[in-house]
Amino acid sequence: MKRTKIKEILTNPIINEEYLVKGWIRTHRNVKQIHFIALNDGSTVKNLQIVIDEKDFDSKFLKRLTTGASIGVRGTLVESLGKEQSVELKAINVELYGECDAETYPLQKKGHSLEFLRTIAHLRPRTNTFGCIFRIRHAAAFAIHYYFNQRGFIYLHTPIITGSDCEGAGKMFKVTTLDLYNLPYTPDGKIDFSQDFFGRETNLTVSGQLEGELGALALGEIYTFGPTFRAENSNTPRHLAEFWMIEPEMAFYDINDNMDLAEDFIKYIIKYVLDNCPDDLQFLNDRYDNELIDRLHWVLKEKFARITYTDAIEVLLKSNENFEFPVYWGADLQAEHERYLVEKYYKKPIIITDYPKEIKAFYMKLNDDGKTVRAMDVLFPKIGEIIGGSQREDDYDKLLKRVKELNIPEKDVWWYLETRKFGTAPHSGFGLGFERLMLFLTGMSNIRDVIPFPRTPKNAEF
RNA sequence: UCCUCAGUAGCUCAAUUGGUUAGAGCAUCUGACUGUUAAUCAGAGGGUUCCAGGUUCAAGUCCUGGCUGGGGAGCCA
Repeated sequence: MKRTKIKEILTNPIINEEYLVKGWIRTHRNVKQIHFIALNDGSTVKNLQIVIDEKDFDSKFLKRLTTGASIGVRGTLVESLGKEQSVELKAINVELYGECDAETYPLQKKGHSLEFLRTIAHLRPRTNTFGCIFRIRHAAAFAIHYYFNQRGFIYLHTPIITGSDCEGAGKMFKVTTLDLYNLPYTPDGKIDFSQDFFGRETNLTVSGQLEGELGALALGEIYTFGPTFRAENSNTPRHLAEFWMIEPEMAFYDINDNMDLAEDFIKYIIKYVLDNCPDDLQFLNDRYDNELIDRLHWVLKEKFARITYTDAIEVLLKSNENFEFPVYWGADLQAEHERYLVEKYYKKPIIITDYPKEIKAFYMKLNDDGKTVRAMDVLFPKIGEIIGGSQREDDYDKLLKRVKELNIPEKDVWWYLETRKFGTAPHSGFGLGFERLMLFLTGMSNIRDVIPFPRTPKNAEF
């Protein structure tokens, strides 16, 4: 007999139909002769209630059906006598695939703290909370591919291992096959990377953007969606050493086209999750963040405010707020400043553009004023910067000048510079931190809870 | 990396000014209960008080160092 997923049964129940379901026991309770099992198979946050009449089964066997055990149940779907569910499966036959020792199984029926669940990341997907989160994560990832595919973007696979360390986005993890206990050295005492696997120093990527631009300047519109790595010693609820980033890059887009895309894109993902994960969102809304669903709807209908950095500084200076960090033109915006702008002043997502060139990356297009660059940061309530992007510098001479000013070795970026030499074109792009988006979509407050296996300083278990 | 708070049973927490044999709820186990809903009721078992030193007649409690975790900040996405 073919197995049916619980989600399908609950979506389209056929009374008196015989079904085979397979999953894990969430709870098992009995009143005298009748046993009730809440079965979950991961297809939905909802459980299917299995009803077992003890007289049809061996009572010793039923004792082995403990919380966490994996079973298959063949039975008849009937209307439930209980109030909490409309249908239930009356068991005809139960197969026990994997027992679960109740004495040592760390998950109990009652709730656990998120901190504790992080220490058992191998088991936490079995909880309602993490089931919801990872289903939403999947839906969001699927929506991202769907969105770009519909619009003719090419999914470009940029390298994980990179020879360039000039992206300037953070400290990098080294990749090597050299024997660390017996390193080869050059005559002048440096490590001899010519003997390494790639014959040069290599690292894990901190961004696929530079390679993404190469794709955009050939294929038109591309996006990347893959893991990125930052070896920063960041210990916050918003940072990971390994995280997933989405980086679209578009030829012939200026900064305004870029902003339009960013806003449309992020709203699409939110809408997709609202439409496709109502049960999961409702669970998280009830359990963790009562304003989650309202907030998602609210962002959908708000037009993001678009302001320049210079305007933002003026707003902050006029604010009469007592900021810890001083506000002046040229200063980078601190978390407290961003929070004031988003949550108190504009009260909606904002896009800040045209930052001073000194506080932004070398590849951003210089404005005519010679002082600011066509950068754009999208700031969200609760989570801060969710997107960073810019129109890219497409003028060879200006880009080369910036490279030299910042002492970036030309030998490392020659290939990047060449795109501006051979048929350069205006183009733009941005990067979206997938887990930051997940924080917003799920209402979770710690980024370690929206990725299955978080990598953070001093933590690479599992 | 900086600031700050914390670490006691499987989990969540309590333990007076440093003072007897470190407690409770949940979980687990045993039993009861003829339809339960994180069932309920009764009983039982369960502790290297994060680690290493130190002060003291006496340390879960005070001191020093370390480790781990939470919150805030920086770096950023």
